[in-house]
Amino acid sequence: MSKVPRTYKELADLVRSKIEDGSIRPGQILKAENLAGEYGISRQTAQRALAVIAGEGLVRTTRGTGAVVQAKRPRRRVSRGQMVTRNPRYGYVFPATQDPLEPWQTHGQPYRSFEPAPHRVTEAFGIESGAEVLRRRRVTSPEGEPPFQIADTWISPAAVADAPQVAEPSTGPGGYLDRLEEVGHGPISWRETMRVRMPDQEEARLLEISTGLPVLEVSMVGRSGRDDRPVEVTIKVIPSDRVELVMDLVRAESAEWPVQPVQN
Amino acid sequence: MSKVPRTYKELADLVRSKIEDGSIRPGQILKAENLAGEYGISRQTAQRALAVIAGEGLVRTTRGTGAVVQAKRPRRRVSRGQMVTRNPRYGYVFPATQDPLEPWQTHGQPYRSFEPAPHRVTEAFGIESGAEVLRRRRVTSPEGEPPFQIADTWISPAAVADAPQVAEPSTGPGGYLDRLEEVGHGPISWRETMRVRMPDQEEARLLEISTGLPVLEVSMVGRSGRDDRPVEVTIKVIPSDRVELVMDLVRAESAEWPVQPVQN
DNA sequence: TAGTGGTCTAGACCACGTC
DNA sequence: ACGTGGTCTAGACCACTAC
Repeated sequence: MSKVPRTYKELADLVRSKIEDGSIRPGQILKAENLAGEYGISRQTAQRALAVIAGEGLVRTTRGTGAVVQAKRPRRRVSRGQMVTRNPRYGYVFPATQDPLEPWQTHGQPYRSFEPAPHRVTEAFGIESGAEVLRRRRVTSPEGEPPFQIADTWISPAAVADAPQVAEPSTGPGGYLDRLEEVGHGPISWRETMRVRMPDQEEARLLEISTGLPVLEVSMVGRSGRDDRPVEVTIKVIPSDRVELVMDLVRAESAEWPVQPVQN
Repeated sequence: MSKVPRTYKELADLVRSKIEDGSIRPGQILKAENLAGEYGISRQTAQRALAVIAGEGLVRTTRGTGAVVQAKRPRRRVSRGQMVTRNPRYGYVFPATQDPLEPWQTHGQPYRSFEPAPHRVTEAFGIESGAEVLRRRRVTSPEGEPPFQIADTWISPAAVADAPQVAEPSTGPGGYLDRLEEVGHGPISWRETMRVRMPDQEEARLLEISTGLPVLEVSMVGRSGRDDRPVEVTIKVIPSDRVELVMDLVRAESAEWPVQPVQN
């Protein structure tokens, strides 16, 4: 059938297609040593092939174990939009978060602590680079799936002073956003920024992915309705192979229809 | 000052910081051989370090030349939104395309041909996988910058039959969209999908990037206003390190303000 | 034609997670 | 403690690009 692989790319192609067509199954463990022997290539070449498909999220390598074939999951179609609503029952509902009706789970315990904040955060808050800021972190996923996203909420020192409960283990009904709005920061307005980057070691560990797999970083900066200064920054980190963002485009009301000829 | 690098990661860190602080300048050429000699490491280790920073877009490697340090460019803040407008002067204006007032250039000649279409396209058009479809391709960027995006527009066979001018070199004033709307496909509505993936060889060549640098793929499926069937699919491929997507979130009118307590 | 990236091999050592 | 991934070295060959 197929040619014997002689390079790391050919081996990566072969292993990838075997995983995709099901002849290698999720949970199975591939070892560079075995592949090397099987195809008569060096261990390093086999290892490089595994690194390639680990970077695609198809396997996950662990020292002392091997490369574990990951369960195949279609990309989640995450619906995007500009609308923020506040449901009297659930609190705020943002685009790009889960369907409020679908069961989601939290991995480990959500926790809060004061951490050196990344540049994006200190810049928004107008404080010195590397300053320690309140961070609330949770790692979540659809029920039964491996971690889907890390969500870090950083709350500005000024806002923490205004609403001390946001630094407590429990922020009370409606969460930290309601606490901030109650003390005069509402209505909060958000700007969202998205970029692609590589994960750091800790992110890869929490998301159970290879450090070679790019992640999507979605940041939302929330500004106080009182003085328009940033009060919170929420940063979500999502493995890029697990998501597909969908947005319906809306024709502006001013767009004329039927169309008028364009003058060139 | 800084420690002598002994691993490919350490060397990559060193070279990266030298590029970022300007002690290695754009246009300069790094050769694995030289780096190996300079730091007393093997050529392969130096090469691997160069591959890492090539995957970050900081250098671009060419056989027979070496690794050319790329000009530093901040990520472009591309403004996102759901609104599509049709300006009587410029035709349609979509989110995520350039500011119509900023000068952009086309790299090479835009061209059209019938090509085997990717799955996303044949699926939308409901035709057999791999069928040949009309593709209009252009590679564009802000003036004076290297290629920023590949924009491929695939037009369904049925739509080409309806409006043959869309297959001509020049589609006339208002472009192919006006031609499609004139023959009864208006108003066209769009859904946009975004994902991250690795580029293929040709994409990397056209965008002048390393094959190790992830790209953002933004697809817009345009559906006929007559029967809601897809008539065109436009796929844009953008190097992920050159862009940052920004979207202002809009509070839905129904969101109550001031906030009512959430019942838990 | 020459130069350089890209890759393979074989052997070796270290680091880290599992057992 | 053991097993495996991850990495380094040295030498070699090929492929592609520039000249």
